[in-house]
Amino acid sequence: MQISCIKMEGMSSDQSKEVAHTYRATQARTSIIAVLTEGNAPLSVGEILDVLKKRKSCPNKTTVYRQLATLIRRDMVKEVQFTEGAKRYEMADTGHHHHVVCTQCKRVEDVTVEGDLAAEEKMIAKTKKFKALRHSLEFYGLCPKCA
Amino acid sequence: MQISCIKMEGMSSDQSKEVAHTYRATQARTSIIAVLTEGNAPLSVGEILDVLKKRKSCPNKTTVYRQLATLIRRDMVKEVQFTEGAKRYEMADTGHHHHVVCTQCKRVEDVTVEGDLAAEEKMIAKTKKFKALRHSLEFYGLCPKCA
DNA sequence: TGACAAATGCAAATAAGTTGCATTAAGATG
DNA sequence: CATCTTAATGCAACTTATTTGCATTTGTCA
Repeated sequence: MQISCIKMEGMSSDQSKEVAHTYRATQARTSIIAVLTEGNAPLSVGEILDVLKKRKSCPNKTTVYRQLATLIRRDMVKEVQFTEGAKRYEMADTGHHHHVVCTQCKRVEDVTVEGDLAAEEKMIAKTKKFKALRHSLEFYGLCPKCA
Repeated sequence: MQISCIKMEGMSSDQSKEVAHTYRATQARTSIIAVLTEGNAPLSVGEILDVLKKRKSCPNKTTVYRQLATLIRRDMVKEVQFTEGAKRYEMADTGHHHHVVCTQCKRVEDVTVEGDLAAEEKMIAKTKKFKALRHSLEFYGLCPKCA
């Protein structure tokens, strides 16, 4: 699998106060991006660590948390959370989609949805004076294995 | 404010293995339901405790967690979680609605949405062989105060 | 009123995520 | 290639959210 854009340079426009900063293509960053890119589902830090433990080198959990924070700041990764304990992370460039969550085995998969939720966002902005920037939609139920 | 159905008897159909069980109208349950019924937004355990501390008697946090678990099992309360740390709880009988979450001050409010998400659920069931039972939709953005 | 089980409180245990600090190692430079 | 600078890492300790065990209290119902 090809991983692009591991090295990240410069600073994004919204980091106004930050000093210019050079990001490095480290082992940890590379492997975390690899794991997130492989699956078609968002992973928890625990799951990321489990996968990496089976490979050559596994970073410390602190490193994983910090890398994810950096990748989120750089808009390369998105954070999602369902009604389980842990947060989940997925690559940001996988296109807009939503999730189905199995309430039994906790497995998560991506889905795309037809409805025009962008229109809803505009309506909310009007009626609630709430400036909706993004949305998240999850379907909970039973996956084929647990049904 | 009137609180109905504080005493809960019998067992719901899906509690197959459980022995019949009588629920009691205790101070803790009464006050937790009162707090959840008052607002139009889901509350975290911390927020529930904060409100109750200002009143006559405040239950222990363990009790709050346990009462919420019981109320959820009885389908009287729903649990939701956004990308903050703590889970939030709201009365189940407030009609189907969704949430707007302020990414700045973390405030949460209810909204109702037009789109036909039930239709989406059926489609998912077909294409993903995933039996979607319920869904949750959140809009993230800035509330009037933070915008 | 008295018995019995539901409900509670407290303290200790988990689990998820964070922070401080000393150390390591990308990557730029000579 | 050796060296320097600082981003990135690892470790241990910490915070916050939630759970569990156990002894005690308290609704309910006979």
